[in-house]
Amino acid sequence: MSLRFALLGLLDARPATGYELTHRFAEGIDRYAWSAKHSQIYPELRRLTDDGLTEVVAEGARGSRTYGVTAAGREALREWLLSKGGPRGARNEFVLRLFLLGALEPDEARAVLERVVAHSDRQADELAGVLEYLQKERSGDGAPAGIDAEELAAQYGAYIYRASSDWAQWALDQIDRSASGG
Amino acid sequence: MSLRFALLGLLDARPATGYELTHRFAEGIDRYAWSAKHSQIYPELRRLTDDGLTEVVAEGARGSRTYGVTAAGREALREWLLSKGGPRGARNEFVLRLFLLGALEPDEARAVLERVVAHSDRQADELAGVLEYLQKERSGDGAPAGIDAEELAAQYGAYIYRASSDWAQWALDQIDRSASGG
DNA sequence: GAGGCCATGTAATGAGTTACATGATTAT
DNA sequence: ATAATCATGTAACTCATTACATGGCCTC
Repeated sequence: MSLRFALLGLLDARPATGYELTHRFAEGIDRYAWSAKHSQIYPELRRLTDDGLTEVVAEGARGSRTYGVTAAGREALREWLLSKGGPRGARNEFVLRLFLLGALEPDEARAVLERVVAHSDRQADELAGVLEYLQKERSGDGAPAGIDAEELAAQYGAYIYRASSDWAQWALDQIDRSASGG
Repeated sequence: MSLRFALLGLLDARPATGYELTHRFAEGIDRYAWSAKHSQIYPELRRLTDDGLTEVVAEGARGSRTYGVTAAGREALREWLLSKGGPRGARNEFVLRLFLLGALEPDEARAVLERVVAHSDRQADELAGVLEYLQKERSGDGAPAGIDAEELAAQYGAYIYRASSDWAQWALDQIDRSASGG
């Protein structure tokens, strides 16, 4: 069910073809929130359209179809976002690895954690760049239109990666301490 | 494939029955890392055993079987943990909602974000309690045995929830500013 | 015209959820 | 005895990935 709403949300921000959506999934949302391949996206777009939640707003070259959200679709999306639905099972292989570090020898775990720090820092830096760009762009056109979802998402990533880096550094410290003091 | 390693990791920390594993999944790991139901766990335990990665170390009442990791299993787990395998598609409905907040009116988004702050703070507090308990427990028995995976995991959650709360507060601020300042 | 990207589709397989089903043990 | 919990299993279904497949458009 989540894929439906992911698609509705992305299309609500801006109409797009299945191809474009596939790539938007591959960009950022994929890392934290949800991932999907084109083989799942195309059929779902058809189903959404059959259900009256999306519609083809334009047809272009190479048989491309640009989809947009209908009034019913927007309402379904709003409803879903406002329903509090308990936070259910996450799936994140990266985090799973962190949870299982106990199976490694301290020096091996160190190596993994150092990679986590490096990776998190790199991602955080990248997002800082994105944010800077977004802010510049925004200062150009006067009044911002409501909520800037792209900025919220980028900032979320920045907060999470910073936390992840901090945690990994704390964990390294922990290992060092138990190695020397232990 | 991840389920295999999740099970190997949990069993490596401590042998357990399928029933116990089901509940460990339902506890904490489930929220950040991976979730699974018993209907998936039991068959996988059998497959792991067929593949020689786990073994039945005890049989108890009610036909219960306690599984442990074999040498081959430990090796497979280590290998997986040390392989850097690119961080692939996460799935987290909670985060997905945050990414799609742009579809809501500012006041609606406010309400959602306030719930995020409340929820994250509550979780962070709960984890702080867990950590305090773990630290007390550890100060009891002298030398800690290598890496305390439970503590790492709890601390990870604490860092992430704090970041999530901070982010949501920043986002609320952002909405307020764009509402007044325009 | 060749290579690369745009654009969509489907079939086979694997992973995960829900629902159905059963029975033993323990606590009240 | 009766309810709760322990403990496992399987069948039907849905969701997701991988692989196969096709063709149009654009640039060089």
